[in-house]
Amino acid sequence: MGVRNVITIKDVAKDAGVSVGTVSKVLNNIYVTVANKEKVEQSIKGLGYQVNTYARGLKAQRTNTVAIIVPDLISPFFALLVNYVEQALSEMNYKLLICNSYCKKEKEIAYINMAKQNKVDGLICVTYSNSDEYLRDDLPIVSIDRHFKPKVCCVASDNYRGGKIAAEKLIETGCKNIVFIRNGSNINGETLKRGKGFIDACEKAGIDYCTKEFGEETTLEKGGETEHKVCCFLEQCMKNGKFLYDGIFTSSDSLGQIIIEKLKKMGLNIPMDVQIIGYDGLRALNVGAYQLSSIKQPVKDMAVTSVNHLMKLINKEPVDELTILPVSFVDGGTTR
Amino acid sequence: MGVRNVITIKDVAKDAGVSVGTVSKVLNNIYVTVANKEKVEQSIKGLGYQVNTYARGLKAQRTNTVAIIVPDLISPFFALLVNYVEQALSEMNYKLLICNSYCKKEKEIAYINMAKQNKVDGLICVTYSNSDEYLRDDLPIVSIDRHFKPKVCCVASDNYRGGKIAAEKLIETGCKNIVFIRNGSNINGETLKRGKGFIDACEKAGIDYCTKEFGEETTLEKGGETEHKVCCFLEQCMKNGKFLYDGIFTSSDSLGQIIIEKLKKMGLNIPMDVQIIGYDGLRALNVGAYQLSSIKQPVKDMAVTSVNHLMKLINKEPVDELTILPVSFVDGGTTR
DNA sequence: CTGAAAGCGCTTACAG
DNA sequence: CTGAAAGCGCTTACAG
Repeated sequence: MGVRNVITIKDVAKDAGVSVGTVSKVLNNIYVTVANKEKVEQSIKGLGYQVNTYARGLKAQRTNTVAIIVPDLISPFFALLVNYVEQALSEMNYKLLICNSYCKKEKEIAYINMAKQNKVDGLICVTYSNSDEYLRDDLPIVSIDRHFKPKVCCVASDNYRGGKIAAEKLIETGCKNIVFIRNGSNINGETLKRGKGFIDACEKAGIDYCTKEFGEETTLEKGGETEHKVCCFLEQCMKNGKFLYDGIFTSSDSLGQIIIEKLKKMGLNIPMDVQIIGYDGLRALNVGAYQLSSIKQPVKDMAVTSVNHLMKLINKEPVDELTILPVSFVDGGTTR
Repeated sequence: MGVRNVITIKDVAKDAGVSVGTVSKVLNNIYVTVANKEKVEQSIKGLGYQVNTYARGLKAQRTNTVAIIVPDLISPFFALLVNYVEQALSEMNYKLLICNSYCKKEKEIAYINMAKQNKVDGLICVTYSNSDEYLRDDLPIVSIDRHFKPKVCCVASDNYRGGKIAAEKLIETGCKNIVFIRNGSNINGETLKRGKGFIDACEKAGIDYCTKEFGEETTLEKGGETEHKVCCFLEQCMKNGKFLYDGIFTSSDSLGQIIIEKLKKMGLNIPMDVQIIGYDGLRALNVGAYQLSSIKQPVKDMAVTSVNHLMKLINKEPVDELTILPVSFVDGGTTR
């Protein structure tokens, strides 16, 4: 496809008066004489040479590229996660390929295969399908929120504690009958612990509670199926002009937002009639106040930790199998 | 770095009993006999072969990878844009490298250089620095919202119309003294037309108006410098308990959000005392109602158009130099 | 139509 | 320490 006339390692070798092997060595920080090193570096600068990552990757089996699989970038939490992952990788001279799976198993597998074919050095993933069998032991991979088969490194927020804090907060502010509403995958992941923490706290306090589960659809969309189901459920919870619950904990801020808008439309006052706590801790447009009261995930810390772990795996160093990062309650005006 | 034992084109050639050239041909949809094609396809399936993009790229000067440069993924607008760009590219079997520039010129240039070195087939960029000189005529590139030097393909929303609609809406709902508040780059871009449209509409209506400009900081951050400056400005606009303006148009929803929160803290009622219209048309957490009244950009259409244009450029087909996509007003409760 | 061979830009043993 | 050479997995003229 046309000569693009790129400066190659040959050009700098000729310019510096050394062999390509020597140039390669200074490129890779392998010892050469100071004189040669200087000559080469000068030529590199003079010619504006940049190594061709793909040629290097072809031979060296490494591309300095990492892929991240997330459901989408519509959910602000994933967008923030990817943002900070890119930032951390960029500092280590790694590039980031973004793969939106839309929670489709085929897409997740396709991206995992890409990684297996040495197209990327490693993989960070937030997946919700059962694609364990497609992994391979020698593939550097860090999973967020989800347990793959044993030995796959996993990073998550303290979901159990988050659920517990949410329930405790609702109880402590006077709720008598609370509900945990969730949607998303049922795959063996850390996020399921949000419900466990919630239930344990309710049991301990001896309060009335229940849980309600919605579909696998993880990309909540305006006007989507899950929104519709959730709204129907909320309407059913209205008996004789009274809402069944005085406190709601949701599996994400997005789901919480949908619920808040529906309850308001139904004429309920938040937080006086019903209190709501979400999960994620997102700010309005990411710059304003907290959109709703929530359990805040340490998203930047999760991103940095994932990248650090992945780098260790790529370098064949040992890493902790599971890293749990602390969460905190944030007040967004939907609790009393 | 260790044998990863990947299936190569040689393996399928041997398995199918043909030469690697023949395999390559079926891979690239070049005609071979039906019998051979079938044999090869069977071997590919049987062995689970996938082409190595980098080896292919090395020879063919094409990597099926595109890079996108955006300031960050914290701004929901950019996150959505990247989301839809990835979606469109994925359908054409292209991969997407995400490059956050944080509006730093060095980073923008580094990413442009990467593209020039054939690491990617093309570039989609949302940049705000003056990096024209680093482009090259044979580099497929689509710019969003910004004019590079002549002949660089640009896609944008109808910024002029957006500004005009905003002013007209404010005037029509009774405002007597309105202001356009913006932040971000002053580089020759389409977004500057938001102010022009606003001003023209004000002039035409003969209404009092003014404009206020803040720093180059494009990544608005909670607690950041721009937020501070904006808040100081708003306080100064409060004279004897009365706010100077009854209508505000902002250069983005994010900036609008910051202003709304500050005005509320100052005890003003929105939209009764002051009406606000932003730009972007973002929904609460992307799933809820519009966060504020706004000029909605056709973000998905912008993404798809950019990808289509880029594909044409990669294939050396002609494209329109400038594509303007329509905007619309959306009511988010901050207007009357 | 098909195969053999050269070559894309690197890295890496291997001699020297 | 350095250079010559092989080879990473492909594609692409070139003969046949």
